[in-house]
Amino acid sequence: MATGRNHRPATSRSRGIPEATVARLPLYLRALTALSERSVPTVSSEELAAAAGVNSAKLRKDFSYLGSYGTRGVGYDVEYLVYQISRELGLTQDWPVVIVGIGNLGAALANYGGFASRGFRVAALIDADPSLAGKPVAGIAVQHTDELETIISENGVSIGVIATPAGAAQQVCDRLVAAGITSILNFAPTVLSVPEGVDVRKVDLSIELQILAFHEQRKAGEEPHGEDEGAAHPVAPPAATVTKRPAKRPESGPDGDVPAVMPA
Amino acid sequence: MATGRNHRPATSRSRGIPEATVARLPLYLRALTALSERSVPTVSSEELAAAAGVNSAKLRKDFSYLGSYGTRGVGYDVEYLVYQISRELGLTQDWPVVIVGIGNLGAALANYGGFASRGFRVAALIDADPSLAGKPVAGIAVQHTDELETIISENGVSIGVIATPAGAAQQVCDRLVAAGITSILNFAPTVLSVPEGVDVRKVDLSIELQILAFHEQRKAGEEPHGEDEGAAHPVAPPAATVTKRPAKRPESGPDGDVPAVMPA
DNA sequence: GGGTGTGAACTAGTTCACAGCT
DNA sequence: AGCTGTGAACTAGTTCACACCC
Repeated sequence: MATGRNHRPATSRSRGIPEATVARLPLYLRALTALSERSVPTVSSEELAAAAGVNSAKLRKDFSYLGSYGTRGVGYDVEYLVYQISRELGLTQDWPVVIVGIGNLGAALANYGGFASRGFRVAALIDADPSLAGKPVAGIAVQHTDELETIISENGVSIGVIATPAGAAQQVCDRLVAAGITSILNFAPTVLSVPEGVDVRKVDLSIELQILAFHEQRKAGEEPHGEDEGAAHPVAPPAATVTKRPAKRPESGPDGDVPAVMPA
Repeated sequence: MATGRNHRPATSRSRGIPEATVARLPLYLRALTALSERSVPTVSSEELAAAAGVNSAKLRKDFSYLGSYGTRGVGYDVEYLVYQISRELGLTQDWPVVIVGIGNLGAALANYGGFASRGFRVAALIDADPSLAGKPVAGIAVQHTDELETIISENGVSIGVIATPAGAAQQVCDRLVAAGITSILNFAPTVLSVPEGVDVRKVDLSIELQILAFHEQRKAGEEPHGEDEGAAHPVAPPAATVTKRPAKRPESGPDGDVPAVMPA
């Protein structure tokens, strides 16, 4: 998951959309866009909620923070809502974006269609490898890191995407920030430190997988799906690793100490 | 952002780690692994929290759900904590994973180092394009979708990654589930519907960018950074789109109705 | 009838602050 | 003295349930 920072740091102001709601607006927008393409004129909260994968009470509450855009007894006007949510998210304007680090992931991002269709325009691709410079990726010539500051100021870019290896990320981040970037989407597996006023959101591919593994682990033993072969060989604890652990929790077994698997 | 589903649907059970805590464990693990590589023997909650980008009270509370693994007056033993968190996340076992959809993103995922180092093994790459079949990506030959069921059952795979276009995702999902997969990481921009007992987490690249745009939008006007040229041309509302909007909120202006930009 | 909008009740998550161990 | 572990206080987010309007 990604995390925002720095927003109304605990003030109890009235007008200001909850962060959780903001995070769902793109979801609603996607569902609404699909309906719009099928020329559906109106939706009920129930239908739209199903399409967006949330429950309807939450959806109605979310929309209530934006204003009263529905019609009682009828539902929501699809086109109107698309426009209102787009405006709220700031997608009625054009956002130039730079992607730094054109490896596999950077290239995938450059090719990703979901950006352009939502007002994000890839203004430049930047990489430190001189042999990449000039090579086109997704129809855009890659530029060298030396140009970073120029590119950003000349194009008025305020959003940067970091897809470099972890080791380079903080340095790239510092340069982006110094050049005037105020929002960063970070794919590198590092915690970036940024000055006040700069937003960072992170996407870590392996974190999501680890969360799945956590839940997957507790399923073992409950519903042995198909052949449970291969699904659960608890590997012996890495003996080399556990060398110096302090003698804690003396009342528990020496190794197992399985944390209450909650047997249904 | 990604969302889990289906976990202890509101029961007030005592032992069971909060979802928010689970989502942070991989973060702690990453920070701890870095310390471990530098042979740091112990950390305080303060230091580790800084490295993971959270505050120390939260970290201590999180760890308290796992057990009492620290030493008062001293801190936490790095190696021991690495082991405990790994075990809790289920990373002491090996998780075979299949990736379906070997486009740019699928290829990037196949090449991503962060999986292998955490117990995830890419067991197979699967794509519907017959011309890809046999081609190696990240050292693994791509296999055709026809083989999907066989691959999964023969390798005892329980985690699947979907990186197909949106249109194909639900169909792929259904086949994965039918074949015995119980955890899915979905990169396709669609809401997947799955039966009870199957976990889905989603990563939508454009959602994160939209959330950044939302916050970026409210910065405009406060701190006009550098030349604010290009950063804020509010585009005229798409007139064609707004045709049939019901006459709502009669007391507000016809078009603007800017939602309280909160001028500091 | 049907479906929105929203206070009120509840649940989850965070932060505080300090007792208690080393 | 220093730092963990954790109740208690607080804040954010979700769900309920129903008044209200079309």
